Amino acid sequence: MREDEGRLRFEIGARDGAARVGTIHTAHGPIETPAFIPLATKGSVRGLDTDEVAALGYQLILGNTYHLFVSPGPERIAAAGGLNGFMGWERATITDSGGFQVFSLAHGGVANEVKGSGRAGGHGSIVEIGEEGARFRSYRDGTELFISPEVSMEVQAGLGSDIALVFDECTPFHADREYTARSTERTHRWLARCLAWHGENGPQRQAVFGIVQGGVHEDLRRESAQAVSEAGVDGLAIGGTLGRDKEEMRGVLAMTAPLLPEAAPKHLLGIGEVDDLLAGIALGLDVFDCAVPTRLARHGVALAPDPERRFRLDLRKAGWQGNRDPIAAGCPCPACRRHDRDYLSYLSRAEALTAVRLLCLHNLTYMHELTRHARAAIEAGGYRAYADAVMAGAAPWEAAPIV
RNA sequence: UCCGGGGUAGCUCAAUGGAAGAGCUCUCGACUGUUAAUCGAGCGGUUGUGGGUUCGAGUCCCACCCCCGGAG
Repeated sequence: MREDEGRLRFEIGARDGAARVGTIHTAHGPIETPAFIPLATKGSVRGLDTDEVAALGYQLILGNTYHLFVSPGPERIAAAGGLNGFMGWERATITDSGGFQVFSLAHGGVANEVKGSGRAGGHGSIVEIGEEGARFRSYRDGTELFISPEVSMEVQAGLGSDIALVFDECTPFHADREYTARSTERTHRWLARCLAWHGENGPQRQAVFGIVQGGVHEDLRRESAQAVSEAGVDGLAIGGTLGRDKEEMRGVLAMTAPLLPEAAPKHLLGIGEVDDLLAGIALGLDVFDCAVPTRLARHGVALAPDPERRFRLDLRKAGWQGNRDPIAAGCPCPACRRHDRDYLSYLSRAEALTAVRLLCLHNLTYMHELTRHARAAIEAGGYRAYADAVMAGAAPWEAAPIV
C-alpha cells in the first residue's frame, strides 16, 4: 500500500469466511462494499439521469478514459469541473484507463474473442501496441490517437475521478502463454510509469488501482499479483480475459483472489452476472463493474431469480402475453411495482424508450439489492447460505431479509 | 361502362425471358473493465385464376377475378 494514506481509506467491517463488508472512503463520499458498479462509459449511465442512479443507491460509477478522450475530450470535462461537474454526479467516480479498449476495439468484445478463432468481429481500430503505448484510430473521424500510460493518467487527472485505473493490456483469451507473459510484464512497466506520472502530476485526492494480469496461468497471476502489490497502489483490480467459460473463470479467480493483499480494496474488472458476483464476493472481492445488466436491459432482458435461465427473463421472446406477474415479486423497482410482464414485453418489443428505462432501473435495482443483501448476510454470518439460496432461485431480498 | 396503374413471403416492395429476393413482423440464439436501445440465425412462396407462346414465363399474349386512381 502507498505510504501517503488519506486520499483513499478502505475500512473492513464484518467478515464471513473470505467474504467481507467494507467501506471505501473517497472525497465524494463512501462506497459500501461489496458493490456493483454501473458503467457510465461515455459520461452517463445509458438511459438514466444521475439523480436516478443515486436514488437507486449507487455510490460509484465508472467512466472510460478512451471514450471520453475521443469525445468530448479531457479539457472540456476539466473545464466543467471534472467528470462530477460535467455529469452532474456528486458521488464517487472511477475511470477505466483505456487499456481494455486496446482489446475490445481489436476483437469486438469478450464473447467474440473467446468464441472466435482469431480476429473475428474486430473493429480494426487498433493500429499497434508497443512498449510506449497503443495507437488507435478514432472510430469517429479516423484520426489516429495514441494512449500511453502517461496519456491515460493525464486524461484521468483531467476527468478528476476518485479512482484511476492504470493503463494495461487486457490479454486476449487466444493469446499464448508466451505472449501473455510478455504482455503482463509490459503491463507492469506501464504500471510503474502510471504511478510515476501520477506521483508528480496527479490530483492529490485521486487514488490509483493497479491491475493484475497473467491470463489463465497461475504462475503469471502470482507474479502479477506480487508485482502490483509491491508497486504502491491504493487498490488492486483483476483484469484480463479469465478463460473460456465460467468454470475456467472461477478457477482463475479462486487462485488469484487469495494472492491479493488482504487490506486492499479488490476490484474485479468487467464481471458481472448474478452468479459471478456471488462467487466473487465469496472470494473476498469487493467491487464489480459490468456492462451486462444495463446492456441486457436495453436488449429487453430483465434480471430475475431464475438460475435455470441464467437469471435472465427475456421479455422480447414469445409467451408473455397476458402474463400479469411482475418481473420479480417483491422487487422494489418501478417496473416491478407498477407493471406486469405483459406490458413490459409489449413495450420492449415496441422499442419504446420507456421499456429501456424501466428495465435499466430494474436491472440496476436487482444488482444493488444483490449486494445490499449480501452485505447483510455477511454481517449476519450467513453469506454461504445466502449465496446458496440465490443460486437455488431465491430473490436477494428473500434470501437474506433485512429487518 | 371506359381509360390508366397494380395484384410476388403475414406486411411494404424488388427481380434485361434464364436458379424467386430484401426490409419489417414472427421464432430462436448471443451479449461480462459498453464503437452494442445491438448483433446473428431461422421460419415463411402453386408469383390473383385459367389458358397460350417458348427449350425456359413473376416477366410476353388472351380471358376472367380483385384493388387503386381518373373519366362518364
